Amino acid sequence: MTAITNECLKVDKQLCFSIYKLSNAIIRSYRPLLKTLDLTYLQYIVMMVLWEHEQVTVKEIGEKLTLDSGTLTPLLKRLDAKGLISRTRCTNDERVRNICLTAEGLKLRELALTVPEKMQCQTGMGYEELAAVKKGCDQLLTSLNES
Amino acid sequence: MTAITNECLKVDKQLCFSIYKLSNAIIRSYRPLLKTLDLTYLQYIVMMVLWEHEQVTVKEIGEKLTLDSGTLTPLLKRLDAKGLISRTRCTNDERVRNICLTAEGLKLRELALTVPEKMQCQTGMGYEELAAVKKGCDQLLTSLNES
DNA sequence: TATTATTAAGTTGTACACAATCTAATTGTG
DNA sequence: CACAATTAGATTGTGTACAACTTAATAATA
Repeated sequence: MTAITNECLKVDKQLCFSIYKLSNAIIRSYRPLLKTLDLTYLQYIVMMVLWEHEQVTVKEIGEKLTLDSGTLTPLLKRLDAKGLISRTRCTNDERVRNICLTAEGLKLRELALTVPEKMQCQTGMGYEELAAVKKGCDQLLTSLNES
Repeated sequence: MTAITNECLKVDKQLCFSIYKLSNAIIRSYRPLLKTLDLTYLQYIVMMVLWEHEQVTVKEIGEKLTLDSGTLTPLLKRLDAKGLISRTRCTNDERVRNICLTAEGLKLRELALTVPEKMQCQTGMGYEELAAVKKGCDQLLTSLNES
């Protein structure tokens, strides 16, 4: 493998690449855990929003997760098909859908409660270290969104 | 929006969610820049591997990027269709594909040289800060892969 | 108030990720 | 050498992401 060397375009030097690999790796790590809940990673994230808020609109979910209806509509239909949520129309404004937990969706929360701790174990890192990484990521996200 | 409060399952408290959002945001930030090169983010990453090595197998790319042939085969076909790479069979071992840059693929590197600096500007953060975030992410990735 | 503009969600199409499976080539072992 | 096991890559199917567009409902304003 002949090398055309220049630091600037080396893939392993790129922060973006570290974050890209880490994001994929984290989602991979969650997969077997979430399989016991029959959820994908994004479905788990959306369920977390609902466990916190119980009723939200598609738009509100989109704002929290930075996702549009092109991603969310089919995902919410799948959660609906699993019986975890309901998707009723808002009577005041027929354009809006109210996304609510069903009894089953609420029940799933009990099973999910064990997930975060199990995941933290898998990282093999302490709370402070992880908090520091999170802080750096949140700062970078804020800076990116400001520019 | 009624709240069912428990710190543990709050989406904004999750490191995974910070990294997920950051990864999506970074790829979003790259999009307009890479559009001038007619590359997607992953295509750009793969081209970086080739600008570094000039000839690699599908397996080698997969190991560097932690991706399988299900992702790479169609992507490499697209890069081939754009005339940026060639995909010849290895004569020693007919199972293996040698992925090489074409003259056009090599030429694209000149345009790509401006990308990293432009992106760093968009982050609005200094080199040391960004290096610290990268270090934390790389540590976490290593820990995850060890467990 | 008629009509224009905006908004919420849905649809379509492209491109990842990745599991599961398949095919063909190569390697290992009796 | 035969044949089982392994390997490289391709294929199929599901589920994100997101751009571009459509539809239906609501808001704005001439």
